[in-house]
Amino acid sequence: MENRKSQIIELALRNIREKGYLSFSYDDLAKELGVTKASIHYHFIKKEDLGLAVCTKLKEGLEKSFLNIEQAPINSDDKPWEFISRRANEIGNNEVCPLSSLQADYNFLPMAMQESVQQLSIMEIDYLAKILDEIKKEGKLEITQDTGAFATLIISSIKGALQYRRVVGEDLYSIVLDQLKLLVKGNHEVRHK
Amino acid sequence: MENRKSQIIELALRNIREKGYLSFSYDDLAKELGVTKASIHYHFIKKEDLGLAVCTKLKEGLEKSFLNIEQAPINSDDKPWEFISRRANEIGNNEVCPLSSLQADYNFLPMAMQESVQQLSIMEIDYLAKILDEIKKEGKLEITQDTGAFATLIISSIKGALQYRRVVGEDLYSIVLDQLKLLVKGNHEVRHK
DNA sequence: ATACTAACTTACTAATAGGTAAGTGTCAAT
DNA sequence: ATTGACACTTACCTATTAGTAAGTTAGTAT
Repeated sequence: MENRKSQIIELALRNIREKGYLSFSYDDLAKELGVTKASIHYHFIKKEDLGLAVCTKLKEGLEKSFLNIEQAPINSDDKPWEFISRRANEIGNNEVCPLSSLQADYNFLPMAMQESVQQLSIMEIDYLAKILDEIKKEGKLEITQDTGAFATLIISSIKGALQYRRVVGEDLYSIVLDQLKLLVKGNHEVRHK
Repeated sequence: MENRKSQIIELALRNIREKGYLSFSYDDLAKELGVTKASIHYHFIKKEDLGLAVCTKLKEGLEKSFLNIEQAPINSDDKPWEFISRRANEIGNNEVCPLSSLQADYNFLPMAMQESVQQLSIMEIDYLAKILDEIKKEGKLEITQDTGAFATLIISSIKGALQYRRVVGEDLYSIVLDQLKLLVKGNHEVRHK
């Protein structure tokens, strides 16, 4: 992709993590790049176009993360947490997950973006469920029959934790992550000893 | 409190659940009430004043919920879920938790509101932790030593779930709630049979 | 009747938003 | 040398935002 165009997408993505889709303006981006508002409009005629480009980038990133984890040389037990950590590490302490941010603005997004956000939301849970399925196959996970439901719990809590973290401080995210790990491990150990 | 004033607070609260603090305007409220924008400004000179009034109301509601649950004639095992359900039932399918909504706009809130949101965020977790402590005292909860950490997990996942629900559909919230209940009960049963 | 107050309306401001039209400078291909 | 595409800028438009100042109306107390 052209350099400037992807630069703008990256900038918009950071702004979405920090402020949300509705709360960043073309002028914000223009000032950060040292150009005029109209220059951003040249690359992305409407804000919706830029928003959709960001969604596409998020989708690509999600797919890449999943494929990377699937063939990573680590224990399948660790894969769910590695999947989550890698994605969460891209989010600063003063930011939230970009998908959460888009969900927060959901009622005001143009329809095409709503569809994309919906699709991404489901995809992320499904990918984690697939990763959990592998552990289950190996007999290492019995905490729940329903990996889809368990994946939903994990993703929900991580997203919630990242939003809380920005308000009440860094610790909160790792507390939640540790609790999740403890639940899986604790249960597993109890049943197999 | 005067009728109109509390009516405006209620309306602002609903707007925050639906749209967020930044995305509702005095004109929105005015149109819904059939009055002019300036009339809202008469009751709440600045938007921040209205925002703080909403925060106060949220705080009162949270305290009331906690006190009601503490002295409710139900098993202490059920109290955490009753606490959560009662609060979640006030949130429509097209809305999110008002506190989550304020957290999403956190970086743009006036400082006084940021402080209030931070306080509320901590309070809610602490109240749930207290409810969990009672179960622990009765020996009915051994899933975790740290009720504070477990309360953090529960609140995070519920908040995350409510935000997902609006995007991907009603089921998601009850899936997460069921998973949480299953984790507590499952673990308890395993250890005591 | 007068004065006072609560709850407004009318009419405005300045700032910011997304978006557009027309023009400018730079470069590469012909 | 000319054309044409690319990446812009200048200058504008309309709508919306929070907020303000001044006037109006209805009811209440004296």
